[in-house]
Amino acid sequence: MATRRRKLLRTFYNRPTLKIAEEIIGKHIVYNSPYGRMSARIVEVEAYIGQNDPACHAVRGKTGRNAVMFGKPGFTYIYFIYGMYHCLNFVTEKEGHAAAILLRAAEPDEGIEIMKQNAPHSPTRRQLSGPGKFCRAFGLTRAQNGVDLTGNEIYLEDRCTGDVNIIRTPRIGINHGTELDWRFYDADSEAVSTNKRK
DNA sequence: TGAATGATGCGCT
DNA sequence: GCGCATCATTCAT
Repeated sequence: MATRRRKLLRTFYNRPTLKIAEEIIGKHIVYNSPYGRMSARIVEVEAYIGQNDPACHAVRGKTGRNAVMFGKPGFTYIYFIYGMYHCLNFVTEKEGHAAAILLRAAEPDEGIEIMKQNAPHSPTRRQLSGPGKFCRAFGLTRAQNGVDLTGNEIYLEDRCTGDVNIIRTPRIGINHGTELDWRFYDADSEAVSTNKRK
């Protein structure tokens, strides 16, 4: 059957972050890169929400790095970390409310050859199984920070692929806010970042 | 199979 | 200067 594809609009991002985080699992991310089109099915995300979240970059107010999080929803927030990796976020909530969703893992779909060129030594199945690995394989850097997700370069698509078995756990790699179950992932996916399944 | 660690640059105190 | 929303490699059990 023909797959119905619907690009997600500003109204999708202009809502409570936790609701979006839950719904975004199973959606597809599309990147029309200079080297060709890539896409992947999102299987793992984390929510970072505003001034009350001790793990959110915006907790100490607006800075040059996190400014885009304070702006309108539906834009990319990409930051550089640990001297060699980038992480991709989607800005959520209304303008002035700093919040975002971190994309942690996805399943490769279109453009797998491009991903392999960007990161030759990972098996395809786990090519995007971590936030740093995702950005490396997609070739995303701070050059793509602040891109409008309602444009044609980077956007999300709803392909109506059916129900997803979603699990909630604490977020990974942080020292504060670990009591919050703000990590969401697809229990049936082989591509989640930590491969503890049992 | 899991814990420890080095690589590496930048933003913020 | 220090710590960081990471990853791959090395070492221990």
